[in-house]
Amino acid sequence: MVKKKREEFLKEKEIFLEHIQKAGLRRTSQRDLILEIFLRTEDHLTSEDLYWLVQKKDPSVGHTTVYRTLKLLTEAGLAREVRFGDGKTYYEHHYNHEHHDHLICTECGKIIEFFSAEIEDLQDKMAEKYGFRLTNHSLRMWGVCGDCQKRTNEYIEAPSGAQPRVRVKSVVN
Amino acid sequence: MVKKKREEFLKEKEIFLEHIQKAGLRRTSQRDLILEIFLRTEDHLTSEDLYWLVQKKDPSVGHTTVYRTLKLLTEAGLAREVRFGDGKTYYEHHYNHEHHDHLICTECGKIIEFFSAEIEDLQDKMAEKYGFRLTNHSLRMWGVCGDCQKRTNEYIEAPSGAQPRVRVKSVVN
DNA sequence: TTGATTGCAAAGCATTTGCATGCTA
DNA sequence: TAGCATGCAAATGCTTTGCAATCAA
Repeated sequence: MVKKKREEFLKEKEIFLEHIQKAGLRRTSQRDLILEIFLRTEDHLTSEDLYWLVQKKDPSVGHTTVYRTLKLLTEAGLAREVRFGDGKTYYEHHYNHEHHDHLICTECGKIIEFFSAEIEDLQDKMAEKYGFRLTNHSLRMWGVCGDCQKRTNEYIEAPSGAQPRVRVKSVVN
Repeated sequence: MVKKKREEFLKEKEIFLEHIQKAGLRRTSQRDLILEIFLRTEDHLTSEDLYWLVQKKDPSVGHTTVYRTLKLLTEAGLAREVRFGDGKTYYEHHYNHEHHDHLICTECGKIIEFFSAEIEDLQDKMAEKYGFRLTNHSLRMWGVCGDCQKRTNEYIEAPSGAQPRVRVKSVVN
């Protein structure tokens, strides 16, 4: 992951403060901290994940606040909710991030983000065909990644101690 | 919805019985009833929906059995799980039904099934590009359907008493 | 000062599980 | 008869809500 540029970081903070102000909400140390940590962490995070990261800096912050702040970040356009099939809601960075879809390895939980302008085009055409004005869409593909295919073929076990980030139970979750 | 042909109906029952037999399970009156009602009901059903339909015929059948039987139907390839963003799991007929994707109206809950060979193609290419062997994929698009757009433009309320089948809260659910 | 925010505990909600009883094969 | 199936209640897991205390503006 590329280190986030300082300007982008500041820009995102600004967006958050603006959103808070516009909505008549209040800036608090908890929100600052949660935003800060979210911005510094690339990768897909659950509320739980973020909660533990926040705990390290300030053990007084509660679960609820993290949940609520993630909703706020989503409303502000800084975060986006995604689900990969393990029943949890993940949050990814949204600001200045191209729209993309996800490939999920059901063996090791690896997530690959991809983008296809052709697919997007066809989706828009499809929506048009049925008279829909689209607001959102989600394309997820589950399968076995190259590494895991290799492992299976060679009758070798998963890397010792490997804990899949995402344990896919149901592919529709 | 076209009325299901008798042969198809019988074929699906046969598949279920076969699945049960192969898995060393047992045929019961509850499973028969649930299968029967599921097969006779087109549309997307939640476990809860199916439960109430079953109740009308046999009030002694419990929630749990419906849940478990739907899982069974899914394993047998007769049903497929889908989620539309209201936090519930819906089941649709899967046997002899072309793979398809979903357009969901976030205003009235209308679900449109569509299929695009081009999109499927591009998906496969994308998976190949990243070395994935695909097992499953899910494309959902949310938006406002033609009827609801019209209603909004005309400042007219939703049809009185209209209860959306699907009340979309979060688009990722 | 006022009303938004916080953290806790409790509630919600869909789904799953433990277990004693009932029933197929 | 063996052991799968059932239905109830309880548990689960994630998320949301009620509420009294706290704190930003």
